[in-house]
Amino acid sequence: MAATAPNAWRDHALAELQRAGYRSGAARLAVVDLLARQQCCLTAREISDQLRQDGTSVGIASVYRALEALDDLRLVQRLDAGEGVARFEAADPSGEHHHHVVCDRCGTVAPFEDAELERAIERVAARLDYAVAGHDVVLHGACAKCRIHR
Amino acid sequence: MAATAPNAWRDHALAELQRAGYRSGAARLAVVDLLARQQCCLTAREISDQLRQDGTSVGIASVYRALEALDDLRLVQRLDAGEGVARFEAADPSGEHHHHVVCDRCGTVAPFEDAELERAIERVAARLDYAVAGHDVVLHGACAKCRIHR
DNA sequence: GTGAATGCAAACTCTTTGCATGACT
DNA sequence: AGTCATGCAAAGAGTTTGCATTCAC
Repeated sequence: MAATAPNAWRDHALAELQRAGYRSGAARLAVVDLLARQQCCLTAREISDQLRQDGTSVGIASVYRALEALDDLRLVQRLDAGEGVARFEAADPSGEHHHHVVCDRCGTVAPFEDAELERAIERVAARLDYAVAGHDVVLHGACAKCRIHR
Repeated sequence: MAATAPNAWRDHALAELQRAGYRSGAARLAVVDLLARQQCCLTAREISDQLRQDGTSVGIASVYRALEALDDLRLVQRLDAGEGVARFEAADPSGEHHHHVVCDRCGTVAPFEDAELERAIERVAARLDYAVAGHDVVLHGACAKCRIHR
């Protein structure tokens, strides 16, 4: 993605944070900036490491606090790929989202989307005695590379 | 549940464990016994607590080791509902399985199944460049009780 | 100037591992 | 008898919290 492309999510997130009463701060800004540039989900550790490489070191605690704030405002989606580590990614305000395939061998996570899957989930949600607000789908398997080098 | 032959899973699991070279032991037996009686997933802690109440105290390490052995043999399914704790449930050898709805307020986990959802997932899996071996679907929302008592 | 944001370190929780003891074949 | 299974305690990993300092408003 072009680094110069206008980033709707970044601006939306910062505006929402301010509207919710959060003050502007370097750590949270760096986290929002980084998430805005991602194609897919990151762990807190990955965020911290990436920011250090970018020269914008942020304490891991602040990363978690930023992610918690963003999660509370539904600005990021928290997801568990099943390795005991939480992953986070920017949540599109339109509700558009994708799901993930995880390679059980190398840990690679790739996104995918499927309208039919979404419809199937909506239909299921409608018949359950729950006010379903969201959902996660995680596929497990071997990625193309790991399938070959097995 | 389908084909609810009394202790079918229990016997199958114990046989598979033996066939894989595992010796019989009190701790693992207690875990298998408990899982065989469940309707839905449990955390390691819940298993340990339940066994203590049943008078069959088992060290938490042995619970994890039993679950690891069962997981290696595909006899249980490990799943993450998103609270940073792993949940485990007996896996039907036929491959039949269900998914889960989690109440974000009280943490209640309920199972559901849907053939159409399974089909949609299979179709998605087929077009990905992954050898998809399994999947998890988790719906989030408010259960009937929490919706009322909010 | 006040109170929130941050960073460090300590605390916590979940899970795994080392090691001595006891149990199964 | 020889191993493997078990339990306890300690180690690890991820995440949260306490507290003093810095910074935004």
